[in-house]
Amino acid sequence: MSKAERTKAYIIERAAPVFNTKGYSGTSMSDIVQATQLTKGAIYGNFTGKDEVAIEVYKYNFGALRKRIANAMLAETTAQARLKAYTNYYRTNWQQVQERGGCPLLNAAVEADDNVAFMRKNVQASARQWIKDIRTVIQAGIDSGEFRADLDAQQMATSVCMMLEGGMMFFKIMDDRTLLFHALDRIDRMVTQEMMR
Amino acid sequence: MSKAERTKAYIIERAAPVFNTKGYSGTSMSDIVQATQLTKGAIYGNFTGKDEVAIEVYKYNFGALRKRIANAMLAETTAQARLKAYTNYYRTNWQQVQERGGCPLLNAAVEADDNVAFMRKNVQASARQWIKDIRTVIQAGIDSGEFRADLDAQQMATSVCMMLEGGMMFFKIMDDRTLLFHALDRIDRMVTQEMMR
DNA sequence: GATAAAATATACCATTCGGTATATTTTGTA
DNA sequence: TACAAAATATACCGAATGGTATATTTTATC
Repeated sequence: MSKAERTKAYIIERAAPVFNTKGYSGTSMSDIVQATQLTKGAIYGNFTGKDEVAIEVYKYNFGALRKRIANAMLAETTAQARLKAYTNYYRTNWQQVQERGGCPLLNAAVEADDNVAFMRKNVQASARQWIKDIRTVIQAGIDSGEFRADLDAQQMATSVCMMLEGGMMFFKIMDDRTLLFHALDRIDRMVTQEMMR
Repeated sequence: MSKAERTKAYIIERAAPVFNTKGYSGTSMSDIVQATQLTKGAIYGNFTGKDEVAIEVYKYNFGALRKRIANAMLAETTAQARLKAYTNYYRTNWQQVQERGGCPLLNAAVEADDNVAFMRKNVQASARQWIKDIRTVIQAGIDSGEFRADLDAQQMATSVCMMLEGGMMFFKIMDDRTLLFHALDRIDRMVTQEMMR
């Protein structure tokens, strides 16, 4: 890894929590300079501008969370256990997620409207990915006979993701983890009462 | 109503969609000047600053939506019909809500973190109000014997609001109304399958 | 219709914004 | 260790930011 590549990765790492807490419009290049302890020269030498930093940071934030959750799920074998691992991830790591500014998908989805349009494609892709990851687990459960055969995996996965993001929203604004836990409990219930055969 | 009061109301009206689409950080005083066709003098003569405009605008946006939905619900008599009127409001008015920048609560909740802290109390209060409005309908249904007696009205209301906001989020980013409708269908299902006795 | 007060417009402030040109330092290679 | 190339620091740009002091206009009362 060249010096530039290392610096680029370093900038992304340091800027990640800043963008996820302050948002794109709320984050300035000075904020990034301060967070990285580097100068504008270093940043503009490795990125075309603020937009590119924001996109790379978003990919990093989303990708990192997705990876951690995927690992937690893949540690289990059954579909039910994997979905339980999904909710348990948040039960265990809610504080860490909160400290880093909350769910990157939620934050970006709200800001990436007409205003910050250059991020839309990326956020849309990750939203699709987010649902797909859950759908894949549910579909495996259907195929293995663990879940009901007449289940619509896409619809169930969508419901799970919506419930989670809704819970994240209320958790964020009320600063009350029991609200997030409430959403997680409902997701668990969906699994046991609607998916299990 | 004095001239100043009328101007103040006019500024709030005109600035409302701007703040709800571009966010607090993304909206500048020049944007407000442009939207109102007034000058800075008129705005700073009626508001202490950008912060106060943002707060008043948020109250207006949230209050207006809440009122429209309350009216739709109060047109019905039974608790079930009222909750159905709730989801139907979005089925009918999704385009209008979208055009005005989406759900004010969702938008504000995501931005009102440490960064835009002066809005937190207001957004928290409206989040509580949002849940309470639904809870009141559910509780009335319990009291009248329409809904199951062992129902936890607060928990059910919370679930409903989370599902809705999660649906609004995916609707916003994917620009696909079927995603919102999916969330609304799930809420209807919660009513018929979990609340009705 | 004159006049004081209220409301709005104008012109300006210092600061910060994202971005760039260039100078300096660091790096890898011979 | 000499040296070219790559990477970073410095100093600056014009424009936009939120905000203010003051001039002008509009309003309401007599």
